[in-house]
Amino acid sequence: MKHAVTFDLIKTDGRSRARRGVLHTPHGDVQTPVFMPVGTQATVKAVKPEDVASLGHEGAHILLSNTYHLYLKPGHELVRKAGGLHRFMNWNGAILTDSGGFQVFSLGALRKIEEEGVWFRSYIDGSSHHFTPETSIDVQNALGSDIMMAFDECAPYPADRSYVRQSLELTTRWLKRCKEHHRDVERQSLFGIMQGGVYKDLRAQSAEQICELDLPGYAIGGLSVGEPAEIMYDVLEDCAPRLPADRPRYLMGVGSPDYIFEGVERGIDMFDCVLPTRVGRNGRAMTSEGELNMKNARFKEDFGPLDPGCDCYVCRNYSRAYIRHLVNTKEIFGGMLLSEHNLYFLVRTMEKIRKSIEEDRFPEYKREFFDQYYAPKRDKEEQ
RNA sequence: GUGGGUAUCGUCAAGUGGCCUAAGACCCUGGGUUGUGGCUCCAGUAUACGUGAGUUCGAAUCUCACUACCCACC
Repeated sequence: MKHAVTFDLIKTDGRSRARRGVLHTPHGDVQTPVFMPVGTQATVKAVKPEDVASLGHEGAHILLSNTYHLYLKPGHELVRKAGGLHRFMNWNGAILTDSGGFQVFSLGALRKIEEEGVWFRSYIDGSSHHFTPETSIDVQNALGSDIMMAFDECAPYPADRSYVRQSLELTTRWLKRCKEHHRDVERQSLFGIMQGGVYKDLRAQSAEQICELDLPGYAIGGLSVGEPAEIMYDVLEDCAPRLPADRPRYLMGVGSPDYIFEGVERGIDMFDCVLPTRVGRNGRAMTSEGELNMKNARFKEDFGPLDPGCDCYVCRNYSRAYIRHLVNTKEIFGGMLLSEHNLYFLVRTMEKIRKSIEEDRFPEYKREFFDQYYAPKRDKEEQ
């Protein structure tokens, strides 16, 4: 029995836990460490699939979509009829679907969590829905993603120990049910999710429980939910190595460039985040010299590219002044250009990270990146 | 020229004698956003009551004159 998704670890950095690997999926190989653009509603907001596919120098080969949102709209059976999510949204690369667990957390006011599953009300029309681990797998089977995430409970921060403990144990029981319910492992692979909040011993407990299930990949959930960065790094440092070295490790919902570098350094292979597209739609550009708020008056007559160090489509064809104009007039095209550029920036940065690991200079590249990306902001704050 | 109307931050616009050292929105300025309930959210700047004189304990609010603009008529 062959798993749909397998992982080859090519190399581990000598001076950190950074790893270089390849994820093999039914829809192509993915080089890791990788950043996965997020396409919640079967679309990476404001960016065409073909543009996503051509991000960076090597292209993006995997993106995220969402079980909860597609279940509500347009409905997973419709996506099945369309021939699956890949065909429905015209994306030929790999797709990872989040299970809906996070939505249970982020739409907290509308839910009720029980052993069997979760009751929640649709944010669209207020209707009541019952979601269980089995439901999540059924929906993800219908969507046909390459990687399915387990239905988990993401505890908030802060949360007391006993709550987090119960939450992680529930997540483990749900994971077993997900695995039990998922049949066609040659078509789709199920990843388990570690929980445990910021409590290292609970993380260890969670890791031990989920690793017993021998899954093709594992995620770290419940981080980057509001805790201070130092705490997250500290917890990550401790818990990432508890996941098997020969399986991909996915840090869910991360993130910003600093979080990504710190994650790679601690042995993470996969990241996803809405940040580049969301901040892009709201007028921000991620550049080699830090983040820029394109609404700022100083760009009014700046006819240079968004990022002088970038060779993306946007930087080759449009000026800061023009993009500022689009943002200020709330033109959709502004969000499109910034989303594409920001994704390109992150995807390209991951390519450079991979190369630096191959060439044994990841720590140096990390320092170099931070000096360029965060120095301008630091200087500004010190003034 | 005659009659009528309107004049409040950059813009639009509340307010019809004391709670107005003047609402709100937009604009402008800055910030936020991390498994997307976001073409979004938060914050900040502006000594703006057309001018002058009156009435009154007290006027953006009432009176008069002037000025500007708008609409009719000649």
